[in-house]
Amino acid sequence: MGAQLHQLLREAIVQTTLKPGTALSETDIATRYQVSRQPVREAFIRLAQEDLVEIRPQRGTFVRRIVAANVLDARFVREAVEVAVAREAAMNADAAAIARLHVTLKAQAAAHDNPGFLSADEAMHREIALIAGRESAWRIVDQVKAQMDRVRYLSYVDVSPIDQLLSQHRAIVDAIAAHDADAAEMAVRIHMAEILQQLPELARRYPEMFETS
Amino acid sequence: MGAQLHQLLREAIVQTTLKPGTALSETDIATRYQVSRQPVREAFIRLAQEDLVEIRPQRGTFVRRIVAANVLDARFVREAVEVAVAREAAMNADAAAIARLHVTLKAQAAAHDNPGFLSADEAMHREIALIAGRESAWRIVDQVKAQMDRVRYLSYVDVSPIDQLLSQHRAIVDAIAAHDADAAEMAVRIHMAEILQQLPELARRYPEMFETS
DNA sequence: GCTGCTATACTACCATACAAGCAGTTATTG
DNA sequence: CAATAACTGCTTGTATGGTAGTATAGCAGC
Repeated sequence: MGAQLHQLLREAIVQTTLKPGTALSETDIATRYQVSRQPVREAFIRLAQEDLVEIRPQRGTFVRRIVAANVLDARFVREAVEVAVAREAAMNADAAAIARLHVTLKAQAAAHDNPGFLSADEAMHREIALIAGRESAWRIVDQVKAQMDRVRYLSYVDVSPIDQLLSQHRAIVDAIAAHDADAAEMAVRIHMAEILQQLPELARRYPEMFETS
Repeated sequence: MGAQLHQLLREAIVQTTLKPGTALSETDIATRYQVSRQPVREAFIRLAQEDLVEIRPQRGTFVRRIVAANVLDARFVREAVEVAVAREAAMNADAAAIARLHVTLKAQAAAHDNPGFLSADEAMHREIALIAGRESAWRIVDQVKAQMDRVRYLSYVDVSPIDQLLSQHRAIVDAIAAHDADAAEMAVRIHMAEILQQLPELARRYPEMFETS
């Protein structure tokens, strides 16, 4: 149950269903999900290690506010890793792998609603990491990604231009299919720059969700 | 107490004081450190999330064996991130920063025993990340590094040539001091390739510490 | 001698009770 | 009236008992 709770809460936080700054009480969550405090507590510990909540002893547990510097660092790490991953994928990709990538592209084009697109998005990036043979490297990206995704879910109603993201994805896949590592690197870097444009605007619009420090 | 326990056990595992494959019992650790089982359990959860132990429900908790693929992926991630960090550090470094790097170099040269060198090593890499203004990016590297450090501690008795590592460090610092990003990148890549040479030899020598899968 | 069952001794997991600390409010006192 | 002290309601932290599952050693039966 503890692991499931962690998964549930994690999703809720990343999707900003649980808004940054919200107080999470162990007993509250426990009664809500009909379990004791212990599994909840353990879920909190996991979330704290992912920097999604902050446990302040004897005071409370709070959904971490978004810290712009952390989001930028997450982006930085993700760019570095995904660039390297894409280069390796470009070297390794065989016909079957390229076919799988095209499938995820189709799925993205089909799912025009935002939540669907985001999961297809995630699936594609993950697939690229698997093609590169870097499964456990993807676990790191996935962890870091959470900080960025919270921002994306803030903006998903209005800002993000899906067509643009989709064409960026196409560029990445094309480069990998052409076994062109340099082109893949460039395509990933362009793609990773996307969030940089949204962040300042969002910090201005939702100040209560950001850490002012 | 839970957090302290986590720190203690983490160190013991990374330094292979607790050998890969060892069974860790909640009650054992609890009685040994004079606490109840709960804090121990919470420490285990943290360690599991860092992939340092494996909790098998109703069976036991075990120090994870070293998986060569995971070490290689950790190295891969670390190289990607530290290359990017070093490039930024080369851009940002001012006189004071360069002076701090020289201090850590001196500390490394002074501490000729292995444990001392490793902590000075860590301090230098951390300092570079701070100079680059990527503090939270370093947290990721630090986490990933644990998988590599376990291997380094296996080899610290005999294999690792400290003088060689030190000269590699000097190359990195020189490149940063010269504000030469390309040189910094090259120096870091060379440095990160070091562990690649040790890994196969160690897997052969200590097979019981490695996962055969 | 070999196979299969059973008792037992472990394990992690969950629930519950108690302890300790912080904060805001209320009562008390100078 | 003001300042302070105690009180009350919250929080996380820790300890402990009971549960369910697994692995193993030993015995029974073939």
